[in-house]
Amino acid sequence: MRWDDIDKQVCSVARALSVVGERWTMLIIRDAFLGTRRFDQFQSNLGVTRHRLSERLTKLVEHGVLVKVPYQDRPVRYEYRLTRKGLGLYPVLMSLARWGDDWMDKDQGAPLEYVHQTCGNKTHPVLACSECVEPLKPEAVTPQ
Amino acid sequence: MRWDDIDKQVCSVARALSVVGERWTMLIIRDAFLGTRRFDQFQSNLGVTRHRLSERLTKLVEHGVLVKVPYQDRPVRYEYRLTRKGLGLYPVLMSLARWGDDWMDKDQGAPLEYVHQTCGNKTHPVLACSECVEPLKPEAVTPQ
DNA sequence: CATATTAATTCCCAAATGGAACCTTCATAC
DNA sequence: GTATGAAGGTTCCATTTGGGAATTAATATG
Repeated sequence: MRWDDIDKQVCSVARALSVVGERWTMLIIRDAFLGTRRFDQFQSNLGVTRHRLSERLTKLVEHGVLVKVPYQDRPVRYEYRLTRKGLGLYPVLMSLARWGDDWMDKDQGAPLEYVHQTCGNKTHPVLACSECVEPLKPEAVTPQ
Repeated sequence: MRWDDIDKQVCSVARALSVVGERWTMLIIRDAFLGTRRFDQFQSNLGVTRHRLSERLTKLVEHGVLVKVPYQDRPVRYEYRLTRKGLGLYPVLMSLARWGDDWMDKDQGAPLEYVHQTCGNKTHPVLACSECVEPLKPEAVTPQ
């Protein structure tokens, strides 16, 4: 099966990956969450080629993860911003970051720390049950 | 910059993606969480080519996400199981699934439902603060 | 001995990627 | 009005990666 056809699978993970599962895409999203908005900023932050970046941004816009918003006229220039759909990727991003911190920490410590403004503490993300607020662990969850 | 060099970035997301950010890899992990263990099972579930599958499994084993465990002698056959490191990807997987359910739901409803054995309810994953147990939202988290 | 099972590997062609140069629209400076 | 520069792309081409089918390897079974 071609990778391009995975969005036809009856699986939310596969369908999610058909949008954000390509090389560079999640790094673009990461940068977007950290405030990057413009083409050249993305390009120099990521080191991805302009061609690839252009392609990925276009796809993310097509899928409604980013929107192009004009920030000046003459010449018209657009910047890319996360939509609600894009903001919805926050848990994915934070979970990835957390896993990277926990398991891929090659001698250089956690690159970023996070402060939760709501409680004022240094925080890390925990996956919790929507109903009982206890942490969700794979053994305790039955998919049906 | 080459994709292969992203693990050199000082970013946990980039380092995580250097292991699980390639095509098919997260789908292999998904299947592993659902109980798939053997080469041919992965192959027929995913529809990935044997070549690609072999390559990805090898990489996951090298990075300690999966282990090869012999399940018979003569001929020795191995199956692939999630390690603790691999199990650590649960939040990433569940967050992806949740996002797919919420935003990529092409007319066919949520493919899987999840029951939390701890509380007995149908559940979905929520990203919570490790300190105050409130949901973590991007606006309320300051990276430093 | 022939066939089946499971896990790979090889080969060949198609598709995706990386790198660098080029293009377009306008503003500003000379 | 020509030159320079900034922002956001596109084009071109060589290299890398991926897909598909056939093949190999180790052994059990008939």
